[in-house]
Amino acid sequence: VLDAFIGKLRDLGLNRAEELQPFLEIVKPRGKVSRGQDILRSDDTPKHLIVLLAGVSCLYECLEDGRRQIIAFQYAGDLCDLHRFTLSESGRRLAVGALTECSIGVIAHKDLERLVVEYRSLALTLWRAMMFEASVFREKLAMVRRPALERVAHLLCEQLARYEAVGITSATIPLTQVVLADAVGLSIVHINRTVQELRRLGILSTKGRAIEVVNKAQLATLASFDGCYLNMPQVLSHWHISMGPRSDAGCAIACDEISLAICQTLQREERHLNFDTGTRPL
Amino acid sequence: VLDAFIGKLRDLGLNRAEELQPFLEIVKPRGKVSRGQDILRSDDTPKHLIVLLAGVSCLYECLEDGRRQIIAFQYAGDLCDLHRFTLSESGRRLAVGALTECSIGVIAHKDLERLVVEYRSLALTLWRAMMFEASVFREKLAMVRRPALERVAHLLCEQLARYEAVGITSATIPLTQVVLADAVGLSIVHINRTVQELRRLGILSTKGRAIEVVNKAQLATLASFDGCYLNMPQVLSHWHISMGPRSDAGCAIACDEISLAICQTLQREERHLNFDTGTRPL
DNA sequence: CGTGCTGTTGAGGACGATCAATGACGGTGG
DNA sequence: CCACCGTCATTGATCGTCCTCAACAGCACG
Repeated sequence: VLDAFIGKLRDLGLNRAEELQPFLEIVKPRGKVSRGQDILRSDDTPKHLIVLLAGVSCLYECLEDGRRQIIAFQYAGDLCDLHRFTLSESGRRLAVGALTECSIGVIAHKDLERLVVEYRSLALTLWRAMMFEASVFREKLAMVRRPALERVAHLLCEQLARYEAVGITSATIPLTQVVLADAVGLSIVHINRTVQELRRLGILSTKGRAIEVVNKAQLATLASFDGCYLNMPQVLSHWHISMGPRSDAGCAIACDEISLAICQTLQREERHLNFDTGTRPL
Repeated sequence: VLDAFIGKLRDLGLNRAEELQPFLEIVKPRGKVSRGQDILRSDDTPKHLIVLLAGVSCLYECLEDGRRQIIAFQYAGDLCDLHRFTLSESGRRLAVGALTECSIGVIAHKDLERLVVEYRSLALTLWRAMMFEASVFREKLAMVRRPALERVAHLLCEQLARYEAVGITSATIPLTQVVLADAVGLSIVHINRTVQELRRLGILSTKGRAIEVVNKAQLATLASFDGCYLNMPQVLSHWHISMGPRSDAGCAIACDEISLAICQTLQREERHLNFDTGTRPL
């Protein structure tokens, strides 16, 4: 259940069992949210941090004309509303929506504050999580000038890369064209034509209405997808992208003592929750 | 000299003199960078964190076609390349350029790492700084759908608000139209026509080539500028925008003992540096 | 078997890009 | 002091991308 979350935290440098465990213990399961529903409304008061345990969700902003602009995608293990912690007014108009069926957990702000004070490296870990998010934002901002075809291609590359990061190797992207439109900021009609263009180029499957990548290499080339900004060494190797050694910055001592303590936590939680993966396409 | 930096840190919740002082002490002056020069190239190895002591700079990404996409603006007191700290590959293609004459200081990563471990609230402060940055990114992302006029108007609003935050009340924005184009992602020609439209609307001054806002209220209305994302209570009151009380999240104890220690630090540094403000337009 | 969402297609038009040329200004060097 | 140069601002004309407004087909769901 918490596998993806643990994996995420380890990637962020939270390696030590004695820090990981208390953090996992304050995660409370909160059930499921079905596709299309909001996981988080823009108006409710921030008392908890939301952890996405399974599924795909998106952070979006409501626009005046009723449409929405998707700011970022979130995958199993991601923290949905880290931006609302300790910074009062940021994200006032933001909401989080479920793009597939999602399993969520919550962490009370109070609990988190306590742990942040107690364990130094936790603040560093969450800081990194924030930096990662910002990294994705920057990349999206740099895409603004590019034409529709490259924008869409780039988005699909990011999807694939991040699926891989959470262990999903399927080449089928569980997003509708409407969602793509909201994400890249183009009209649905134009997205449709762009998707058809990608199919015509032999990059997407022509069978069925689902978006299935059949030529990943060509997709990456078209998008000139760099992917370094994702900071995921284990995944990026698949993309034939070189990465330097990670600078673990004096905090993340690489000790592999995840050990029994975590396994026990896992098993203990598992009996409580009984979540399925909830990542079924559409 | 360090006033803006201190102000920034205080806004971020680093209030206590005993934490502020050691942080200020590891800042080393590094001289000036003249307008148009790069403060930071995308290719140099991150060994230091750069602090903008005076002036305006921008974080930008080099595009393939030679142009640049400005991701964010930086003002006196901002940390220029926080994104390169502890996260290895993020911002590989990013650079920081001086938009006015800039005075910069540096903080060795080593020194910072040491302090982050020693003082708990420092990590929290820098984390907040990152969240603030991300907040600005999100806002820019949400602007993508809007037409040119609103995009430009919104950018100008942000400029004014952030100038105020560092104590500059001038309504003249020290940016060229070329910079505006790089920032909002439109062609220079179209920026020019948009600026003329803003002048025609009585929002910008028609005298001279400088961009001078004469009707701030109308500008804010046109841009539907919310500004909450900036998290700057003291400034936003001018913009007639309500803000709730800041949640100081268990760390930032509001003690006003900035006191002698800081003043002494200031004076000590001042004798070393002798920087001027360097915020002359163009 | 409707109802609703998604995907698909066409026509027309708006917004913004590109190309090209000019004027204004500041700085530099003769 | 003036000629020269580079940057910035400005303008016109043309063109392309993408939007909007339709209308309709397929599929899922009740």
